[in-house]
Amino acid sequence: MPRESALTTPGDGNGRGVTLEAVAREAGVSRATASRVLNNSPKVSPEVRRAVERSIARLGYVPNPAARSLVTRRSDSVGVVITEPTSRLFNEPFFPRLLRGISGELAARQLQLVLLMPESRTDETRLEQYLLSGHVDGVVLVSLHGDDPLPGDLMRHGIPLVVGGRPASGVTASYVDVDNRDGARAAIRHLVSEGRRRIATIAGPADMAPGLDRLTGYRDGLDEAGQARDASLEAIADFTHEGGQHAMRHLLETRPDLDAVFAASDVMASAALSVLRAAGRSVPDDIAVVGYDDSPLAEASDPPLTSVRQPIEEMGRELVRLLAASTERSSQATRRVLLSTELVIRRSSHAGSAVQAGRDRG
Amino acid sequence: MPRESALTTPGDGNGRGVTLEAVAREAGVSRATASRVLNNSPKVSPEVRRAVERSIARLGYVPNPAARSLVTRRSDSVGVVITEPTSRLFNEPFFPRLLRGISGELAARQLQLVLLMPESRTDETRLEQYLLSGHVDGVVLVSLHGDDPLPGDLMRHGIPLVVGGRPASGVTASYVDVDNRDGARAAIRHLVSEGRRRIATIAGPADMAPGLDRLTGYRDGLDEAGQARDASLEAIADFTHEGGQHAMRHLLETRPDLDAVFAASDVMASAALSVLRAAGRSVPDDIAVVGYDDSPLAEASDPPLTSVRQPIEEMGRELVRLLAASTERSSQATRRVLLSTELVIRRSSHAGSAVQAGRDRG
DNA sequence: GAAGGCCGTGGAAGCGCTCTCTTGACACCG
DNA sequence: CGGTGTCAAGAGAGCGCTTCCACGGCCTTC
Repeated sequence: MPRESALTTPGDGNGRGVTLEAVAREAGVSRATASRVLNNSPKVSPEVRRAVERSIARLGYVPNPAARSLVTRRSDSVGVVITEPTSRLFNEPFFPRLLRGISGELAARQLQLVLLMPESRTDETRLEQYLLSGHVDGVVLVSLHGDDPLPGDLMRHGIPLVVGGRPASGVTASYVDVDNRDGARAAIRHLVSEGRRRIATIAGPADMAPGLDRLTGYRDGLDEAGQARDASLEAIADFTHEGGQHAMRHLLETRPDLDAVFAASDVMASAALSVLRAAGRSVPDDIAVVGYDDSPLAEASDPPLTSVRQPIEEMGRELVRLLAASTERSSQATRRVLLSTELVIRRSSHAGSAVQAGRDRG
Repeated sequence: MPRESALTTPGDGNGRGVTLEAVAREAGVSRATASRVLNNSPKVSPEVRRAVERSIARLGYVPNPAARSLVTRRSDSVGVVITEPTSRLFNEPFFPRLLRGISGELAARQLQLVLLMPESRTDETRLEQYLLSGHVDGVVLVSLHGDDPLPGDLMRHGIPLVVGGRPASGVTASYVDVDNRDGARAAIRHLVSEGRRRIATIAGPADMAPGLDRLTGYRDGLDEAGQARDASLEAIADFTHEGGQHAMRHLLETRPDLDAVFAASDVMASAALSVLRAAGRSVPDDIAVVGYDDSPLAEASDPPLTSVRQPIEEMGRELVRLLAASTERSSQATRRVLLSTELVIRRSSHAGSAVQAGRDRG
């Protein structure tokens, strides 16, 4: 058992090319034992373990992941597939926050994040090949569009899978979603409590789950308060700035008497704000406005927007937890997790006061 | 050479567990030959190649990446390290756009993207271990903070490396950056051509490269136009909304005569907008405002902000190209790429007209 | 005091692939 | 007609690791 070899650079030696064999030799044990230390098997005596650990440090040994993966049949990494259309990707901090959540939880489990953003059909074919080839131990799918064959194919091949955002009906995978319906309901409840009586909504398109759910929540809220619903108070837009402006103008024409607007996104709420200002309506005195997402826009708007904040990071973390659960104990049970939202009240809905946001971003 | 085996599910057979050995047997050739087909070596006769390809399809064979990687000593994946502080991550679509650019270019090269977002010191230690262990063939580092030891360590170990955003002096790695200085200069040139004569700036902190470069560009622009610089026209903020508001109020107090403001970010420009409105100054009639980043905020502001648009996707693509170049021909030469910006003119700086953005996002 | 059990360790197989080296078939040349 | 070059194909080693199995030493137990 050599104490200090002049031939081996201590500490930060390059490590590349140093094999477990070399470590074992240095420590005067067999490769099997060295491997046991690496995988901290309980059946290694303390002295031997220490010796091996010293050799590892001395030689700067780093295990070869390919060799390990070849025999264990695990890759210790998970694929995160983002098929989100560009618009949503770029207009809110949804994407970075989600990735941060996922990344943090994966890191805690010593798993790696392989990011996959297919942009074309060709990409999607390759993607499937990739996921099926054992490159990853599991897959996180973010908001797939309805007819995507991917989840089905993955499940058929027995690859653990979780979906972020409620998947199209027919997909039986586990998923995590934000409680859009309840978020919208809370927004309406707030407007009602502020004394608003003719609450309109700028909704998202009905073929997108969040659009639909938030509209449903809006109606729930009115029912709850005993306010009559009215189709003339509902305008459908497409989550864009222009769509929001158009919808707001339309609402002002058909229902000039409205005293509040709940928009299904901050982008649309902010668009509504500019239309209202141009029309000479004051916010929040004449009309209260509430957005959704609590994006940077909400804070930057004038007046700052009351908005529904979603626990996006938490969604990422929960996705990983769910995936890990289905990997570890190969429980086939599909699970659904619904995360609750939080209403952040700002000036756009709260007459005559300078409300602080109550929480800072980050 | 069996034509059709009843034992093997054709087409979508699970593929897991099917080895190259099995393919070779099915095709009646040796494993070596099958491998040659896989790596399309030229020294395989057309008939044999076809036979092997048929067997691959029939068995649904997918190569085992670990086995391949073990012998080739390549991983065919690159690590993308994001150490960006949360603020910038979340306030602009910088991050998704960059990743999309990187992802697209990697896909074209059949490389995988391993995303690494260390959040703590511990994470960073593990990160380094990971990168040095041969998990990745190269590394893209996004905007590292000055004293990060990572680039040095990576270079010392001979791991190909490129940096996004100008790195701290001392780091000799190749990098891609956006021409912040020129972008700011173009903004000033525009304001001058609009007839503005007392142009102020809300600059970023001097210890951040973009902050510094944009301030320098602002000064360049004034020099170019023969307008005198004046320290009382320069306010330093921290890229936040609050910072922007504060700076704008300060400028209004000390230089009530200013007729234009160039802010180093849309967030700060938007904040300036709300302060100006509260002060009863009209934009753009009294005061023109220009932002930076062309974020969604620019379009949503009222009036919409003229802003400097950066080619973020292109930056991502260029990073990958640079990395690939340094991997393929192991050229040690460090290279610097500076990408040029584009000024998107909107109403906030263009008196008496309803300018269209000229380009849509996405 | 011999038989059995336990526990730490080593030997060795083998994961699925690539690639060097060798072989065999065939054509061409002197 | 033997020698040589060319080219497709096969044999086999080996990448670095995990893990099954066997083994030897020591402590119990009757």
